[in-house]
Amino acid sequence: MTKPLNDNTAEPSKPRRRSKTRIAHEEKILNSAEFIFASYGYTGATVEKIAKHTGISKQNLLYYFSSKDKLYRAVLENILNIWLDKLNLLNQEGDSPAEKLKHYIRDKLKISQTHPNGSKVFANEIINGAPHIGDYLSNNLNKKLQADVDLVKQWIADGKIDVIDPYHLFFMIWASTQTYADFSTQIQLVLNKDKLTEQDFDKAGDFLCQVILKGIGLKI
Amino acid sequence: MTKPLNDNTAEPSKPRRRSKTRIAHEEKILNSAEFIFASYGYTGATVEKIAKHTGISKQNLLYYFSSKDKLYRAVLENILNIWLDKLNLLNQEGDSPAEKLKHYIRDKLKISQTHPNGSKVFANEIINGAPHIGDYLSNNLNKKLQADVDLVKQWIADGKIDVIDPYHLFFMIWASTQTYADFSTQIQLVLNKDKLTEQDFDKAGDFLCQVILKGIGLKI
DNA sequence: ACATTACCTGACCAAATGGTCAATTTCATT
DNA sequence: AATGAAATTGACCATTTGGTCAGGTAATGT
Repeated sequence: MTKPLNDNTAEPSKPRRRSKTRIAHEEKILNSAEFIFASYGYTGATVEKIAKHTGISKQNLLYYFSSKDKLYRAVLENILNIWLDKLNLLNQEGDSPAEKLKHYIRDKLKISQTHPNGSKVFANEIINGAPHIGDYLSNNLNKKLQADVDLVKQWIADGKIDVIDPYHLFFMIWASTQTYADFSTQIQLVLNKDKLTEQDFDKAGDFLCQVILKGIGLKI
Repeated sequence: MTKPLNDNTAEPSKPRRRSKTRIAHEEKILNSAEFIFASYGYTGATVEKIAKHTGISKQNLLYYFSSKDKLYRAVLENILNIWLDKLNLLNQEGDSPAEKLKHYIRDKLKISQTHPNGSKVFANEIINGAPHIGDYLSNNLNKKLQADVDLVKQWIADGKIDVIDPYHLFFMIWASTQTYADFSTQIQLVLNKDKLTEQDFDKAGDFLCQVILKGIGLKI
């Protein structure tokens, strides 16, 4: 886990202990918020919409999250932690570069599959210039990524893969895995489907592993 | 050119001929709008902000584009036409699959470089479920893409490239080229740069061509 | 049973925002 | 110079929206 994006701790007016109802409600609110923020963007999403989707009143929502901004940050924090926790290529199962990369790609793809809305919120935030989480990202992304880049450089030095730019490799993997969440509308339109199925994601995973691994000079 | 997204023609109250000032102002407004929409999303962008960025008053802007929605559609139409016009793999220069693909990839990347804001607006729109241009996209995307998909299938049948899913190949190319526009914030952060340079894009192009071509079984 | 705390709602407000409209100024054409 | 159209602006408005607050209800621990 990475360090928190906002300090929920220092909430003077909030109850001391997190009760059962509070935990349950916060969970439901966060899910709704993820969906609404993903569908309308930060400004387009209204507290009212999120509350309605959760099944509670606006004021009640504001009782749990004292402002739209705080709620938004909480949503972002959720997805960012998931995203950054899976950032480690190093810690992936397997010994060979091929195995590690395959796991990495499939892990990233899995996030697109299981957290499409969170991914969209994150994408929106980045596209808009990361106005809310710029600092947080600066502090955490590079640090974690460096180890992975070094690993890839080592693979290159050892002649295990072709000479390529590690950074662009990661950009490519991130983009081509996240696209199945962020651009699902477009993909569904092309594939003529209402929803991407388990098989679609498997197929995408197979494709990406095949092409990327072979593309950087690995046997499969 | 693809058919228009909205009919600017049927504007009863608008002047008959497009005067010099009108053309110039519309151009400047569209540019500003692209930037503001890219930075704030549809709802977050305000007519006031766009007007200020253009250097005119809000009411004056509304004289040229009678509503925020119309302006937004005009921006989208611009970028979509650019995007869809470059969609043809078939019409790319060169005879060999390798040559055609290389041009295709570099063309797409060029759009990211020259129209980053348009790309971002488009991305935002798709991420949010394409609420404004869903129909337009349904009508134009698949039709144009089909020819490209058929071509790739032919390459596979002829044994020129590996057996892969053509659709996922395009998803990958689109994602990994557009990411240099849409996620430029993140990329700049990782590369520790204020702005992506010509060299960065060249490097990205080289990388993508190398990995994708080799990845689908083409010699380079 | 009682008090304290958590939870929830109705009424309300100030600011922001998309858009209108009448009036005025600028411009091009004759 | 006159004239009609184009361009621009000031004043204004209705709606939306994030957020407040006082007061009421349900839980919970003692």
